[in-house]
Amino acid sequence: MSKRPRTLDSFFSPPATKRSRQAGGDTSKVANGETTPSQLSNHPTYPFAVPHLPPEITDILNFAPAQEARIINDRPDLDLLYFQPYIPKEIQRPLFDFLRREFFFYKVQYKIKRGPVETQINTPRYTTVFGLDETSIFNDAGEVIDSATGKPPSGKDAYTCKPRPIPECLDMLRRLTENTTGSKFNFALVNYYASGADSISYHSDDEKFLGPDPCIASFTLGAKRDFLLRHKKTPAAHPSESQPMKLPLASGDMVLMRGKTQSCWEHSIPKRKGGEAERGRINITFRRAMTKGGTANYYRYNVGDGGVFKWDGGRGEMVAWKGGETG
DNA sequence: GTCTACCCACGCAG
DNA sequence: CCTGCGTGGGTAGA
Repeated sequence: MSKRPRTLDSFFSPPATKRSRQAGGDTSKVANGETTPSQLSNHPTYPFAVPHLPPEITDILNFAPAQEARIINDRPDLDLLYFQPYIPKEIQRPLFDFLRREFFFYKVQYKIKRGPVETQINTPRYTTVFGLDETSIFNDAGEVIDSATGKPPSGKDAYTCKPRPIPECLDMLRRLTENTTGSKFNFALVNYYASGADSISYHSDDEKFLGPDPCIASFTLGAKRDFLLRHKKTPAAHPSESQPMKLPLASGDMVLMRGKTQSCWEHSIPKRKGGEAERGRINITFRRAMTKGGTANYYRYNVGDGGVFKWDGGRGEMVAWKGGETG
């Protein structure tokens, strides 16, 4: 697709050396069907073009899952598949480094009212999101069109956000996960927990736009972090079965949450002091949104307006990206 | 082995 | 739904 609008690509490509021959576009191929060593996923909504995974990674990733899943359903209303790991050992580190280096992340902020006072919440993690709900698809030109009519949604059906296609480097993992699980996914949420001070408190992914009993695949790369699950209502009759569950999610692991897990349980990644957590953990979740409201929600709460950050390999930390705003 | 100081996980209030 | 603080359990070192 060198003919496709290149949009911001030229802005962020190095000046005419390494990447000068690369084609943009998320389905691009060179003549005779071969791929270049580093193609790019590009879209007007991306601040940066996102490279495809290098063959050193994709060649190994195709052998995933590395382990068979363990079923965890011995607690009421809980149904998990636990792959330890899903992603083969030899590419865990390269994949972690790739994703942390190539993605732009957001620090979501929002306001809540506690009684009379309004307080600003700065979410203790970095996040980004790609995808589009079931009602729509991207056409070859990268435009959003209605799944049924093929026309751009207009009027009350128009999107108020700017949906971004899942870049190929994540889409490959999404397709693998679909094959492994038999479930369909149209959204990829990526979280980066830069240190043990980053966290997410107890919540459920039980929004209506995910439909009943949603199936959500959650990947870990990088530092091992505890993943806590607790039943929403603790039945006094069976306290032992309702004890919180702790999974020590390590690099490469994947947990599939399904059945009544979201409707009846909450999960969290608590803060952790010292040790491994300081090296940073990337979490990728795949899920399936059914309505336009789902797309609006995910872009509101995962792209937000709290500033744009990118990994600085020299400094070894996330730094604010000049400009601070994206489209 | 015992005591103590410190650290950290956990729960709860705001 | 985050942060701060109190508390109790675990443990390294004297």
